[in-house]
Amino acid sequence: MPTRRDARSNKVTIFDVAARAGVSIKTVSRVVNKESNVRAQTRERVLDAVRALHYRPNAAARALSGNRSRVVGLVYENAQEFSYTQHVLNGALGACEARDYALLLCPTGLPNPDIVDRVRDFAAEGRVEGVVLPAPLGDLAEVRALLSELSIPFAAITPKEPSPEEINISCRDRDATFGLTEYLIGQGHRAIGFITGHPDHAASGERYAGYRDALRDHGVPFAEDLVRQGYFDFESGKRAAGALLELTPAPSAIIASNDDMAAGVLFEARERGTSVPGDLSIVGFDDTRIASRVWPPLTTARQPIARMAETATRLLIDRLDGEPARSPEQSFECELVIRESTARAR
Amino acid sequence: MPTRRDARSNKVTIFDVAARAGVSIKTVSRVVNKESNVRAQTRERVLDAVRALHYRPNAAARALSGNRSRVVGLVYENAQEFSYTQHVLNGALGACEARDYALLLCPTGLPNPDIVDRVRDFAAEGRVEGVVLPAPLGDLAEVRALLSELSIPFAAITPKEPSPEEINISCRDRDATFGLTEYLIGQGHRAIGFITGHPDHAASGERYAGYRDALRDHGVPFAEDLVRQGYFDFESGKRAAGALLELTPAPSAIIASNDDMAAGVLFEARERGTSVPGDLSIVGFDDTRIASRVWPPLTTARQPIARMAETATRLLIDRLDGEPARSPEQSFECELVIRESTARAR
DNA sequence: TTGTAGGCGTTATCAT
DNA sequence: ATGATAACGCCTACAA
Repeated sequence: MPTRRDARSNKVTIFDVAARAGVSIKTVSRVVNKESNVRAQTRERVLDAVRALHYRPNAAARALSGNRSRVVGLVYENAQEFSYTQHVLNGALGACEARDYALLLCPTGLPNPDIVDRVRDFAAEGRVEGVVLPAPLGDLAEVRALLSELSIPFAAITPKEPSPEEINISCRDRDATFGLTEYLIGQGHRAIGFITGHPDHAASGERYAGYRDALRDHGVPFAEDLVRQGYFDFESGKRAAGALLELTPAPSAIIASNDDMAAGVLFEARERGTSVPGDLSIVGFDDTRIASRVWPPLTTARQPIARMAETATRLLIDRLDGEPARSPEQSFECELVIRESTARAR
Repeated sequence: MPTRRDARSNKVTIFDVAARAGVSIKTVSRVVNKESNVRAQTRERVLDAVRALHYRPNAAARALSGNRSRVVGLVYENAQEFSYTQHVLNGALGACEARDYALLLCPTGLPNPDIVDRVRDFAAEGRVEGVVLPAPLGDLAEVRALLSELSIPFAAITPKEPSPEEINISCRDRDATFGLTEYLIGQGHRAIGFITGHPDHAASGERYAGYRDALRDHGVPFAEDLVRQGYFDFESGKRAAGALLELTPAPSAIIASNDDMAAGVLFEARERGTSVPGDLSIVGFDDTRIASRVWPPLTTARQPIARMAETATRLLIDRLDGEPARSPEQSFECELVIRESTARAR
């Protein structure tokens, strides 16, 4: 196997196709790019040649010449847990595939003082035409400012109102935790613990607010002790649960701001011999894979992460392709999923 | 004298740098690419200009001209479970980052009659210089043949001997299941169920072979009934466990060929009220995240997936960069991880 | 409807 | 050690 690709070996260029089809390279270009003004018969001949030669336009040449790389970047936080990112990735890839774009990854650690430099390095090489910023990257004003300065369009996924200027996709986090909390209250729970998400995520505040709203609306007294800081990872959920279960009296239910933490709560309960849902009801958020694989499976709010990422990416590509800005659904509902980790308080 | 160009765009090119430094573009190129034969003083002047102008070489132009895109592709099976791929992704990204390469993704469904076309579409655009093929893609002879035909170097991750020609990374699957089985036998188990992996994965056969080896070496009779087909996903593990637990007598232990399936076994046991590890010991493979998050956490064999992917990618990049082929560790050990899902037979 | 000429920004070749 | 110039493969403009 050659170490480097030989420029002349088996690379089929537009000239080869043109020669075989007996037309000029421009005509081939027209056909390949689905432009009009090509006679059907000519088009067929060109397409035959394309197929026969397995011709694929060279991406670098296209990018250089047309200033269009057909690549979008996904800058994401490479966190402990991959559950959220997994769905984002699939959604973004789905949109890219549908529009014949490629996806380039830029994992970042957070918090990171060099985040702006990192994104600049990623974006300024001209490889990517646009960037998708899932939570919490879309929350970083400096990153948004940088991309604006570089004139690189982006689509963020975070709780925020979309504007005509900026593409933003969100879901109703607040309504969802409101619903979850209300459900628990309806089940007779009064001492409901809450584990917050990472403070750098805008969604964390929203979810907490929904919990507070529900308590207030239903006249359930709020107790500061029942709220613990988490960071969206299993371990932090487990730790927070440990602290909550030390309280006297202990809460009869705990809401974790995502499923990974809820799994940690469940694990902690198991270690302590606390029965779930007998002595403790547990609620998660997201309905990622782990929610239905632990025992008992978790009651949670299903956030359509992949669809959100798919939409964000699609809107971004619309903009890159200069298509008229449609205004589709940009704020998604979450669906309550009741499973066996919750039961009536006793 | 450097040629002057139209400066209408805000993009900084090599000409701008050359003009500012008072040298030719070739000298700028030399400095930027760290070539030798540039006087230290000249180099400094150029670097000053680069910094002053925030010059970034255009990736498309580089790729077109030098035939070097500094991008590797990751073609992977977008399976139900993402546990394996997650680690592959992180490993590959780690290697890319270290060598200043970018990573482009190509998710594929499998089995897929169009897999060759898909890979061709991905590889023939010239975006990627090389390709990483984690299991089971590296098992597909047609894909390997295609890449050879296109003169695109690749690195596979699958049980197979590496050759000087082809880069291949593997781990000792067979030894690992041998060890797991032996451990269970040592714990007094005799009726040990086995759930195979997806038949299209070469690793599945290896793991099964290790199980058979251990039974044979320890004089434990083999029973066909105790072997069930799985597909590496949670559901198939759950189904297989359902069948195994219907047997009379039921096995006292079950080895699943990966953790996702083992989690399915555990779930099925819970649904049936079978106590784990009291009535049933469960063993997984991989030590992915789920193994330590279910209750009880799973005994398993830790496969260093990320390190394997990192190594594969690094060797690939070595080849792309024309570096001498080192022969590092290409077959990795798996480590037995004993957790609470297994206990002495009673 | 089809073709020709001239870049795009970089690296490679071959001078000096 | 440095520079002029020709690719690289495609797209945009403009011709025919």
